[in-house]
Amino acid sequence: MGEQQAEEKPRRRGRPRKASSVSGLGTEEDILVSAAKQFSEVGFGSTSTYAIAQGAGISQATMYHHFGGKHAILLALLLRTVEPSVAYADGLAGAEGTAAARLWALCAYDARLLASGETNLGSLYLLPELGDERFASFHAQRDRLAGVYAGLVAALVAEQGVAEGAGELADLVFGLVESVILRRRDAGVAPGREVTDRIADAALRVVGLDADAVAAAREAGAALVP
Amino acid sequence: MGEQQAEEKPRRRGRPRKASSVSGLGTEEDILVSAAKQFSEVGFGSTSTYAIAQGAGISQATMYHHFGGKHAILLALLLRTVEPSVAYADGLAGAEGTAAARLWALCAYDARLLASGETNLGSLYLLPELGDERFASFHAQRDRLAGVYAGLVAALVAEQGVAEGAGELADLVFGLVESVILRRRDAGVAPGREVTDRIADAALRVVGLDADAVAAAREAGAALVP
DNA sequence: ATTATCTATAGATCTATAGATAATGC
DNA sequence: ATTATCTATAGATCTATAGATAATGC
Repeated sequence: MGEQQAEEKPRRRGRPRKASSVSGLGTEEDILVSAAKQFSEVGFGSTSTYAIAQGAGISQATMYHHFGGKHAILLALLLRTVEPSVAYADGLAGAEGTAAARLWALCAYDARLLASGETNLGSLYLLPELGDERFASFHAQRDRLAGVYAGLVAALVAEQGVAEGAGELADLVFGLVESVILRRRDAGVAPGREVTDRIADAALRVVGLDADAVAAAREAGAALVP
Repeated sequence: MGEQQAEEKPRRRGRPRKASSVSGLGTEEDILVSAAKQFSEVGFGSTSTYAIAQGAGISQATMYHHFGGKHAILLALLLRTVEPSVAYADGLAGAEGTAAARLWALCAYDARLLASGETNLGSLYLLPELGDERFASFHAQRDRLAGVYAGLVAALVAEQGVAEGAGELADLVFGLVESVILRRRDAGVAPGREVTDRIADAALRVVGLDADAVAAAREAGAALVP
């Protein structure tokens, strides 16, 4: 029984909230959590700032102290969701291992990430409202991630001497990984690792590897996923 | 120069519209076309009944003469979009040919359908608002379609003696076909047949067929697609 | 003084209805 | 008489701001 740091009330600067933080991580996080849940469940346009605030346990006006508006909230969610994938992909691009193993690792990492967390954050990627120019910085990150996929698929195709175009195959692989988003939504539960890893297997089969080659890539690739 | 039936003004019952039909197929169709475009481009909740009416060339109130509200419009779009797939799938279930050929045909048919038409109607399937109970009849149709996929994959797995679970593989196949929706959105253009048919190829690879078996299934399956 | 929150509200937008209007059908 | 459209609008909702309030920091 040392210092009970976790129990200490964190006295903060401004006027106290009527209700304490829902997430326990502060108002900004409360807003993001509430918005993420509602954006993914009923959509961006169908979620009001009032409903976000209510879910966050604050008044509607307080939201504007932290974010410029609904768009700013969604952008923050998108960037923080894609960021780990981009960081991991960038690291993988220069890592050791065969192209097959690294591609397996990237697919498995992304699929696991999309399957993880309380809310289906990946479904934010599917919102039609993302066409708005205010989300351009998110799309830039997404394109960067897609570029790493394309590079790994190209390397793998070169290794294996596959006939099909690498760009075409990269799109199929990317789509297969993304499919975990819709599956999670339809199933209503987060897919387990047996599902996500099988998606990575399927991605390599699509690129043209046979069952033995897939098994080898999985073996080596799994060691690359944190 | 016989009867110019196409040129004839179709005199209709009620008060004439200020602007003539945009689609040339009547007001109801104008509403559906306008709504489909906007729902798929900016989302359901972000599209107002006023914007739909404006795109259809009618006053906002006129919309209510044809549909009970926005939900009724979206439901009509969903049902008319899924209907051809269900009809084709039902026909295929009892058709001739190997399971591999029929699965190839179903994947190719659906992928082509999702790639066809002026607007990306498949993207309506991705709207978070579909969780609303008012769309239950659409989900029932969708489940029926998924059931045919599952049946064909199960038959194929039995034929081939594949180790993996058929249900798991059916989900992967379904996801791969759906991926054409997001690809179309991202690319901004409708994918051509070379893309959609390669998706059908990839589906069979995922189920476990090798390149030769895929080629045979494509050969036989293509004949089954109208 | 600064900060984060609250209450209150103006103004915009959106949905859905009421009632008038202009055509065809009988 | 019936139908499809129009104009007008009530009432609901939604966004964003103004200004008051209640804490800490210096």
